[in-house]
Amino acid sequence: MATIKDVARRAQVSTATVSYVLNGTGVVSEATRARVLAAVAELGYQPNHSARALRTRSHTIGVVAPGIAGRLADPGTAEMLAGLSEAATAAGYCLLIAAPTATESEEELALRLVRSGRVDGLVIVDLRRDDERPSLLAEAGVPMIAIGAPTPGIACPVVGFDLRTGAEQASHHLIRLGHRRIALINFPSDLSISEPFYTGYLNALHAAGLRRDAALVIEAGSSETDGVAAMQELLTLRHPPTAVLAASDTLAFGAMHAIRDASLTVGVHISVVGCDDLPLAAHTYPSLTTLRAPRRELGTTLAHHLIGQIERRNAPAVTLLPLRLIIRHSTAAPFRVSG
Amino acid sequence: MATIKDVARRAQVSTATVSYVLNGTGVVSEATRARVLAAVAELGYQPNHSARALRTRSHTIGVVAPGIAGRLADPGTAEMLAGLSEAATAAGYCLLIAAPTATESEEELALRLVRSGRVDGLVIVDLRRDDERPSLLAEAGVPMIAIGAPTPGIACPVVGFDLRTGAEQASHHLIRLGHRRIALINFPSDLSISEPFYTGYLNALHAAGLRRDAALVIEAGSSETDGVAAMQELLTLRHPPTAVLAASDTLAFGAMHAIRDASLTVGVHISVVGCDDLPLAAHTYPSLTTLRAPRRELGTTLAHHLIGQIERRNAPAVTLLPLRLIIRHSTAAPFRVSG
DNA sequence: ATACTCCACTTAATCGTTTAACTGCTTAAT
DNA sequence: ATTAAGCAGTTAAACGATTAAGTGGAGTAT
Repeated sequence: MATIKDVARRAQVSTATVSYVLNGTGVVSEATRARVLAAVAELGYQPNHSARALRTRSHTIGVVAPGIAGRLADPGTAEMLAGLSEAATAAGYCLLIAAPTATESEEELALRLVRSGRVDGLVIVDLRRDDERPSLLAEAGVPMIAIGAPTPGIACPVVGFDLRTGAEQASHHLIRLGHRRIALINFPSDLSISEPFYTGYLNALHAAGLRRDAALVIEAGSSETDGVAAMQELLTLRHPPTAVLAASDTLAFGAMHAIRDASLTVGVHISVVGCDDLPLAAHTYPSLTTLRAPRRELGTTLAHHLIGQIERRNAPAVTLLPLRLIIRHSTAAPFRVSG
Repeated sequence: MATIKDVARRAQVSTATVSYVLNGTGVVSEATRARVLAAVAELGYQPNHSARALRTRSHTIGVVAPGIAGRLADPGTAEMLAGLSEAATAAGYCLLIAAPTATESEEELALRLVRSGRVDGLVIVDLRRDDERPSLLAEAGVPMIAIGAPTPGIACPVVGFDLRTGAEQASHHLIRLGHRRIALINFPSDLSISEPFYTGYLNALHAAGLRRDAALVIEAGSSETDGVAAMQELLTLRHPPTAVLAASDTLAFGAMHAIRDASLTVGVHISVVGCDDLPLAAHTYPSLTTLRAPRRELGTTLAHHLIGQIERRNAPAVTLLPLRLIIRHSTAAPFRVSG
């Protein structure tokens, strides 16, 4: 592989001049610049990344997700990664994906990436309510940005969706259809995003003068199976809900499944609303009313904010991207046995 | 950040000794080793990755997918990446994800990553029938491995699924149910994987003494919309098929959608088989009979083969992972109008 | 004529590792 | 007694860039 020395020799200049030409730093005459660029082209020269990184920055963004093995497989995460990768590459950065293993926890891994200078910044996936990652990484002085909701006590720039407004909108949609007993299948409360979603749901109930029923609020996991279990629990109630708001499409799919298994019909006996708008939401039967989350935009926003922090050391504010309610066939007016 | 010099000073040895201890190369007394390790722990020292990579290897695997932005969002790809990332990390490697941009094609990007020493090896996603990437990269002398099917004329180690046997099995399942007019919605023929899938389908027809009908074989894209279009085309035939084999679950979902839109019932009027077994295949209505592809295992196999190539310079053979037919409710005996 | 400023470069130090080659010292073999 | 081998280190030269400081010559102001 050609090095900067080979280029310098061929262009009859010093390596410094080559570097100045390539980086646009320093003053170089037009003739010399042309000779250098010709030599670069002829040799197919590419600056060695390690050597450059040793003097400057790694130009790499790290992504370490909690059990990324699982999260990576999540279609939402994938879409976000696509946006992140796209925006990062456009800005001259690469994405480094590392998975925690049996011998190295997520936190250790993140710290190792930072300490070894492998990454210039980190994306914290799924910020938790009392997450130790931001403070751990802050000690190392590395730029970072979290995905989730702003959380009291955690000083870390955050990008996420406006779940509060979204949940409010979705709940309002159900209320307007005539529902009075609306259940919430939420993420576990240790995730930062569970709180705003709950708040939005409550706000809508209050605005409509409805009383909150604790039995109708379920804290679930994030898999489809968790959605099934949550819905089954709701169906055993003496007064089951006539509508369900789920914090993700995946949970909603689980709920739909459980409803069908109980010989009830989604969109007739029980309305269901999800959140994400996964490609499949439009193609389940019935199709799912859901809050569309701009996951790709989430990725690009993360990249821009993080790179801004790395290069200009400016701390970005909290950014919440808006959700949009997509009304399909899983929601309808409540079912009445007679009349 | 602590460097090897800081550690050496604290342990009262030379930097060489520190390096020998940390890498397990060279002979060091037990006492000295202990002092060095203590110093490492006290300083929280992590070797600088760029400096190390400058002398040795980058310990990084690159993934550049064709329009990875799109592919990354594919649930199958995501699952594969999870496996890849897991196995790579366990072997001390990281995953670098880069996306081609408007100004830099996939091939240019891959070559840049290699020439700049940023990656030790590359995963070629979705090998095409006359793919130029392997020969381009072979010139650069970089280890690589492709995802897809072995293809004549392309000298590149490959890991993929045994689509021929899989398609054969799936077709056989439909034939055994009594179907005689079985359609194939295949990937575009420029993908390496389309050929074995087609071959498997043909083999099964031949084995059952059925004649192949060219009108029943459709070359589609890979999105759900492509599946819809393909199925609509099949439904306009004078003798539409009674069963459809799709090369992916996503195509199958599209086909199911088109069938429903034509007021027919999947699993009654027309049987559908997919390939992948995405999480949602079990939860569509009706649930989808499909070939389960071990995508996570695909990722780990890729990692092992590629790292073997990087570290031991041994060229792995072609590896095909077996598919397993999961029978659900989208397939049944052909519908008979009378009797 | 002298001093100063530009210009367009070059020189050489530096980043933090790895590793071949060397250095004393002790012990074993001839 | 001499040579050889082994041990446990150290020294210093890479690896391939970046960049502060230096250089020599032309042009300009005093």
